[in-house]
Amino acid sequence: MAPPPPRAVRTPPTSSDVARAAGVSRATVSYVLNNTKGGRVSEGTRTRVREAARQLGYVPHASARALRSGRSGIVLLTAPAVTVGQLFARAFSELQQALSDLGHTAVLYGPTRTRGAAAGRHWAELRPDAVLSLMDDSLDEDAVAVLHQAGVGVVLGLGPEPVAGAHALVTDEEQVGFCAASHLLATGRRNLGVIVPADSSLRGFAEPRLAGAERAVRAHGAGTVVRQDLALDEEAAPSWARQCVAAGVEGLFAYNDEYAALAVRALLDTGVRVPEDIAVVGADDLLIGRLLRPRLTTVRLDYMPSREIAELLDRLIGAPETPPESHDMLRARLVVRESA
Amino acid sequence: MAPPPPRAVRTPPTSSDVARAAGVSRATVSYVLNNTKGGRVSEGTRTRVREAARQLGYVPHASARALRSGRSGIVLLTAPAVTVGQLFARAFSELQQALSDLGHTAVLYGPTRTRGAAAGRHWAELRPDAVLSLMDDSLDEDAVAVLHQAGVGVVLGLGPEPVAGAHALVTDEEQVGFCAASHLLATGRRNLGVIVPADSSLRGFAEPRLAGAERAVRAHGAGTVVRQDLALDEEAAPSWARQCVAAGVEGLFAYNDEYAALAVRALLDTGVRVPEDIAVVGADDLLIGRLLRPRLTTVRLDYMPSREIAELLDRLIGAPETPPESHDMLRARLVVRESA
DNA sequence: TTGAAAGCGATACCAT
DNA sequence: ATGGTATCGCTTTCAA
Repeated sequence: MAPPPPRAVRTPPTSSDVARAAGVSRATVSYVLNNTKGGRVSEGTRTRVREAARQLGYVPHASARALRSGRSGIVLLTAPAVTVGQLFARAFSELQQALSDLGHTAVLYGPTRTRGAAAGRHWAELRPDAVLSLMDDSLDEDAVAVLHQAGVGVVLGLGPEPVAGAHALVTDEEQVGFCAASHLLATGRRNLGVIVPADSSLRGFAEPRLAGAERAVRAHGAGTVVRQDLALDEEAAPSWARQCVAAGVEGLFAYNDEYAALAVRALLDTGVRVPEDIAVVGADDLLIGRLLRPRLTTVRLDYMPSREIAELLDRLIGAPETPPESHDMLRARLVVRESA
Repeated sequence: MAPPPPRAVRTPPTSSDVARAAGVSRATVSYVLNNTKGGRVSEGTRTRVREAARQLGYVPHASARALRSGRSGIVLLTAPAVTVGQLFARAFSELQQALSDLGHTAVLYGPTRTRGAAAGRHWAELRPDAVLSLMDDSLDEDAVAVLHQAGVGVVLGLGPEPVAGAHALVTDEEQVGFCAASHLLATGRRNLGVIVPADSSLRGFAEPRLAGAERAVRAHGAGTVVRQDLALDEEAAPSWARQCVAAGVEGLFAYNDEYAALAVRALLDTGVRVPEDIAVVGADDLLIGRLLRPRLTTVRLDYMPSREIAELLDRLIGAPETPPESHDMLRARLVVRESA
């Protein structure tokens, strides 16, 4: 039986220790362990070094490496509290994988209490090779400036609006509202309600979706849009539903399928028929939409695959001087089911 | 109008630059910027230094600091692909906040392709002050050994089982199944079905919940448990429902509310009455459970608050020699609604 | 094929 | 009240 593993060790082995154990210099250790091109080191030495490293349980010190080489190898992801969840979850681990396949270390830095320049300062301390902000409105022009000033070469903002000075992956949420409202209008609904989540951290998504619905009405030349604030909360729903009926709403676009589910539930409980009296469209094609009756008509979003995002980052890290560019990263598509 | 922010700068300002600009030494800069106790520096100098730092857009270099001081200030969170989502989401950002309030930098390192010692090596490269693995079975005894060997003083595993050598926050999921099944048995159901998600990454949660149900049956002295594998997928549900009826199931524990929702839906569509013919209990008290009709009876979990976890980590970081201890971190509570 | 040595940026002890 | 300086662990010329 092996002895119990040591508790934390006072002085972890360094490359010098490995060098000593293998009877070579630190330089050689570095060459071997990093597989430096050129095959400058003999096969025998290589094995001796590797064996010594294994024996000692040597793990290179990322900070030291970063300090010396000038590259941390880190891609910093930032996200606001709200984002973490649902679609984001999957996207994050895919991204992580994809970046790791390209030799980068993805690290998620959650919501900071600070924003703008102050947040930028926090991020910059790690000297990442790139910063990718995911729907994080903490990233503004000042933050970008701070990052650049601190030598961070690549800043990519993924969100509804490009940020000055940074590359952008634009999520044009406005399409979603446009798509949903167009469908409602096309099926004869005029008086439209649009649910806007009370949760203010969702505003960045909600406002554009609302704006898209308004654009659809303008484009259609007839109809109205009434904004309806609603909390994702069973208590708030019944009174909302009554008010909705009173307002004479004929078609409802509910921000996403979760809000749509809550809304439909409340509407049904009030005696309204869906879709006969009020047609409802959700968004994001969540599972819940297929479980409810009537099944939710929804707007599905196709995102740019994580691998492509990772490749874009990789390319930019390789050419940090590239002037900021914008790419569209999503496309909305209506999925008609039963609720509208 | 200000000039456009510079694109990435070749040589970011260092503390030497600040020192030069302020006409002091690097040592003084360090004292001022870190608010080193003792008030050893005059007020005038302090302001000059701070002003210079601001002007230059100076941001300290975390790697350099870590290298010199021996503390990275980083608490590394690790999580498997699946975890990221739902409850975890909130927990993560709360933890991040709580740790940040205590002066640590929380960083999430997503799922690695590797596990065990290899994963440990990856984590150890950053020389975090602590590693907190969240439901991540990549953390095993070997990984802990690697981390210790590399000088990482604190390793805390949050999950169903303690890991040898590491501190543990035990999530006893077994309680959930026990609690659910006990309720079903108490209401006269004998022939119990337990849904186990087909998604293998959920196994770590699912198996204990199943085991808990089995224990309840043994404790009750009567009844049977039939394991039912089900994918979270509308297609798979109908045939499952028929088979469930054929098996004569009277009470169903459905892993969580999402699976319960899917199951109830399929059962109702098959003509089964819930709860009259089959009683259903979910878990996790998700929103969807309150939206469905009948409303789902569920098992709610109370987790240890993020702040307490953060405080525990903080304490351990301050006293890395503390021998590994285990804490229970959740308590299950039945919430009776309409489905059982 | 290998080694010596110069830093990367910041901290903290020891002088002054 | 401030400055000089050794040092953290590693990479990378330049010599040998």
